[in-house]
Amino acid sequence: MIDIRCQLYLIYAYRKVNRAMSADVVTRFAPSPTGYLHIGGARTALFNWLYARGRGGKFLLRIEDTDRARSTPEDTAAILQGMEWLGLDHDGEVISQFDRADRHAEVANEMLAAGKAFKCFATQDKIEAFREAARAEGKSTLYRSPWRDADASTHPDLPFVIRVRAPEGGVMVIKDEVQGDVKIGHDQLDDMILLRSDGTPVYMLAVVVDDHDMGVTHIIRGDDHLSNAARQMMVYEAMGWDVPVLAHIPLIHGPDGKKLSKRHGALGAQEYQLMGYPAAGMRNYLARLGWSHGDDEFFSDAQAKEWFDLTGIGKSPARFDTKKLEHLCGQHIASSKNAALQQELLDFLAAKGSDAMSKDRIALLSSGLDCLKERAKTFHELIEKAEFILSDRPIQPDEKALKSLDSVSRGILNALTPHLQNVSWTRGALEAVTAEFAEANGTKFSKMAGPLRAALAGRSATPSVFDMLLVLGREESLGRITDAASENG
RNA sequence: GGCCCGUUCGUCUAUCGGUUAGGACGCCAGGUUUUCAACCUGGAAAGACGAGUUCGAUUCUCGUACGGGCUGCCA
Repeated sequence: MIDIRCQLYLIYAYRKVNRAMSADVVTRFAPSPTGYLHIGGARTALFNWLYARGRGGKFLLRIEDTDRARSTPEDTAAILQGMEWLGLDHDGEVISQFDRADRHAEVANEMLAAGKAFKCFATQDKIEAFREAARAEGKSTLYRSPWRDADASTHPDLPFVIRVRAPEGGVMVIKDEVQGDVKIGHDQLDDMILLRSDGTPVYMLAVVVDDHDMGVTHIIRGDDHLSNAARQMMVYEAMGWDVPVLAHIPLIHGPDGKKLSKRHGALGAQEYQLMGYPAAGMRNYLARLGWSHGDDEFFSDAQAKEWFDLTGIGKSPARFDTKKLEHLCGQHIASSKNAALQQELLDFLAAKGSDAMSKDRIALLSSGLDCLKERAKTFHELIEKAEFILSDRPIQPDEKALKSLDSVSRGILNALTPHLQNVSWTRGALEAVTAEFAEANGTKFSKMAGPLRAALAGRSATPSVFDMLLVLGREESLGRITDAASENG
């Protein structure tokens, strides 16, 4: 007897603990496939991902494709690709909202049967005329259908939509973790359409049904949905469903403070990838945009997951700042492990459509990473600075480099060559032999650095001369120096 | 038009009634240096405006201005 009681209690306690650990947090990202994954959407996805991942919960992905005219498979693919690049992995299958149309209709009909919704036979022309008139008079354009209380016996045999019966009197309170309690009068709510005249569901119904069916516990989305939340609340109330925790986050604005739009340039996640920003830097920057954890600026994914919370989200819109993004990206590149960095670099090159590199070249690049990664803010810059590794002999010097290869300099390079032939190829030895050579020839290393840079890289701005010598090795280095020294200027 | 939300250095933000209003990016000056970066030190730089509450407001309330969102058989 006691045993059974104990067991029951243990089960009870276990469930309680489980709940306390919020093991059942479920968030979702629900973009509509009517364009690429823009930066605002990416941040919304990131917030949901961080919240779930930081709590051992689930992060779901749903494509809101109920608008057949505007939804395209290409856009869905672009969104998926963007998420993949950003490393925002979701749990379970990608859910298509369109595929669930029957279930949405089922709910609408349930509401109809319960008297929470009604059939409306008003034509679109009539409604438009009503709105036109209301606008002209400066009155509210909210539509309350004359059919909301009509008896079924008076229903004509005509096409109809199903509308929700908006409540009268009183106020709707949206409890929002970011915005606080937002009160909206019931008189601000219209008899919104649930099912179109062709029987297809409308977004406002579909989100609520899907979020409920998917067990979503926390809705984190753009605050452009804040007003919509009040309307969606009508469905929750009609169905007697629990309302998830709501968090409406401010939108991201462009550098000019205006709403982010195509005017502001490349905005798809893909574009940022192509510009060479590492995904980790992007995540860090985006997380920090509109959310803060004290003075922490540069942090890892693990820290972000641990720290991220709804209470740290600000209420005002943030502007996108490329400079700070770059700074953070530079930090992430510099602190990357070489192996991971190399892979990301190759992925970047592949995304750009560059030709695949040979194994030897990749190995060379990999050995150059230590001296390269601390000087690049983007992969683009890193590749740029790695040019000395990626070029083949004979090196074509650019204009500036050519200037440091005058006859005097070529003479110096010529004279230096034998000294490099037998020296042991280590930084210490190389530094010593060049210093000796400089002194013996009455010059300074700083005078020799330019010509050496030009010979080794064909450029005037490069990594350290010694770094390049070490990465390239004796044979290649001497080859390049000989090339440059013997060239006819 | 109606309803809702927002407003701290140029930008992202800290502050949860009492601070010389802190940090970061960027900018400027200096340092280091083998070029470019990186790095180090220092500096300039903010509470939209107006009332009210209070012994005391960046912080609470109201108004104004400005910005944003919603107001679709779009999502």
